[in-house]
Amino acid sequence: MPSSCGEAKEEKRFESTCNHENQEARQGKSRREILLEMGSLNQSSPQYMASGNVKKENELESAKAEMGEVKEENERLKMMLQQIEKDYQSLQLRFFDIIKQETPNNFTESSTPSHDETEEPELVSLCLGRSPTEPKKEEKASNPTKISTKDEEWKASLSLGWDSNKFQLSTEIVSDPSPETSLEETKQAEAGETWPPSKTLKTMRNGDDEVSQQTHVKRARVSVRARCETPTLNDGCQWRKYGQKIAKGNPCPRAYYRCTVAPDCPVRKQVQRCAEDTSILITTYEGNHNHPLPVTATAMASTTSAAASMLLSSSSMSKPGLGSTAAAPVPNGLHFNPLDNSRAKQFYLPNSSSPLFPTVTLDLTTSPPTSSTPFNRLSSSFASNPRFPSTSLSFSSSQSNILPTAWGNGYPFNSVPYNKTHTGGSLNMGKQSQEQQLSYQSYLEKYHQASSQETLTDNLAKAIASDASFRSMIAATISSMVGGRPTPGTNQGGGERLGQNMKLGEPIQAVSTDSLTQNGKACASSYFNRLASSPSQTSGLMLLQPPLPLSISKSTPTSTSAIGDQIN
DNA sequence: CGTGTTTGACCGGCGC
DNA sequence: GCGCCGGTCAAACACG
Repeated sequence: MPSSCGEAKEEKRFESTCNHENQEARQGKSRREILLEMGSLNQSSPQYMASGNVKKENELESAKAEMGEVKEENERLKMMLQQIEKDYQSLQLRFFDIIKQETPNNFTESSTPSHDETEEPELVSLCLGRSPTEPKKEEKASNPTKISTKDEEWKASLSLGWDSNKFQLSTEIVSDPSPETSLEETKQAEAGETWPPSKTLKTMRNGDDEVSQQTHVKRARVSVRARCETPTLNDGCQWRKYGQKIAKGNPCPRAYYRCTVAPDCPVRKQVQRCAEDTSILITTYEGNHNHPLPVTATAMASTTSAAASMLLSSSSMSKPGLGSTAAAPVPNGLHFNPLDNSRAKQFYLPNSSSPLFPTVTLDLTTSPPTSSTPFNRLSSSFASNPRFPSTSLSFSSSQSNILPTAWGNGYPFNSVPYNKTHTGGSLNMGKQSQEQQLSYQSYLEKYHQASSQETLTDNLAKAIASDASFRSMIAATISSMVGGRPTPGTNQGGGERLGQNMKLGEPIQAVSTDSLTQNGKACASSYFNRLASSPSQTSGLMLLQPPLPLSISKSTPTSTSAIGDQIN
């Protein structure tokens, strides 16, 4: 937490100090050069020598003295530089120590046999926030010891996503799930996204846990809902249509595409219009690219892979027995869905033919900013399936038809007003008995205008601090570039594993703790700038670019006004 | 002619 | 075993 951010601050201080020192060094050097010139001038100008030995000696003495001063200054600068280097190294060591400390914990957690989600991943519930059945925990989470100021409330809420004791990210494994309710509801909810109900418990339980788990990793799906008038989203990749079907319950045909950038690329996508609102295009991506991507495609690819990473990591990071959900607005402005089970449908879109696919949904459709339950439409539009965690990322925008252009030019969403109500760390993680729902509404944008940078960072900080899986996602990326050295054995697994064990929320949370001071922002920005600039692979769950840079509108609806106050 | 799309056939999983 | 369904294949077709 604050330590990491402190480190980042130290880093920044180090940089500034270095700059200062460089200036000083340059100044010293220039002074030396002047002195040398003076010396040469002295030697080569007999007239000057003839003018008077006393004067010359005086100047010589002063020059010598000055040289001595310069030498001293150089020594001092050297010492300072060494000291700073030492500090930096120690800070680095501390940073890695922290990472290491986190690594075994999560590792043991994830490997705990008590919640072998590979055996019974039927119901993986991500729960963050107030629980109707466990109000005490929630109180504990959102109202720790002392909350007197908004800032403290903010801290407290952040601890929700940070402190394992308070943070309820849970995996509830139900041996006998009864998904009828949610299934029924979701069937009615959206014909367009009507995926067959879960019929896969047997196969899941039968089996080779490890294999199936790996299968999850490989076959995680990312569904993107976006308003788009064009037949497909222009995500920068090359796709070849290989089939089309009329899916049951949706008059709109579903098109099947495969990536043609590389002949053996396994990535496929399904494109289908929403039955309820044909302006909404539902694009489901599956698989990881095994080839370098065009620049214009990296944003989408990184976003989808990151979302998949988040989904997968969230399922692996979960704990048993902590159930329930719900959601109430919390002081930090994170949106926790109010209890509305009728609306809070699952986002997982089960696929009868590929039951092993967890799905994460990115909702980029318009969403009215006034609702206290901003995910109504989203919630009601997805089928449910208790088998897998279903994560919904909501990137609601107040504009439509922006995706094609945005992705097309490689600067996605640059022009998209990003409603802070829904995005500013808006986080919705509710769990129903058979459902789960995880909604993020915060994302970063590197290429965004400076005006939005601060809100972006704030939102980002909040989102990361509040959500472990999001942290994991980011961590997976950062882990690949920490210290500028490649993580050993890190391709996909290594990086991701490390990522899962990193508590990325630390620095970000520190940001929040500082009420998002300038240093804090720099801290977060630094992270994501580095993140953005880091080279990455296409096969892993790495971010190739800052994923889906979204604009964040300045509008600050009532529900989040408190946050704005806290931030400011 | 090469590339991409269309579209009916086919396959496999699942439920009854 | 049968039918349903999603997903895929591949021949035919369209287009530049």
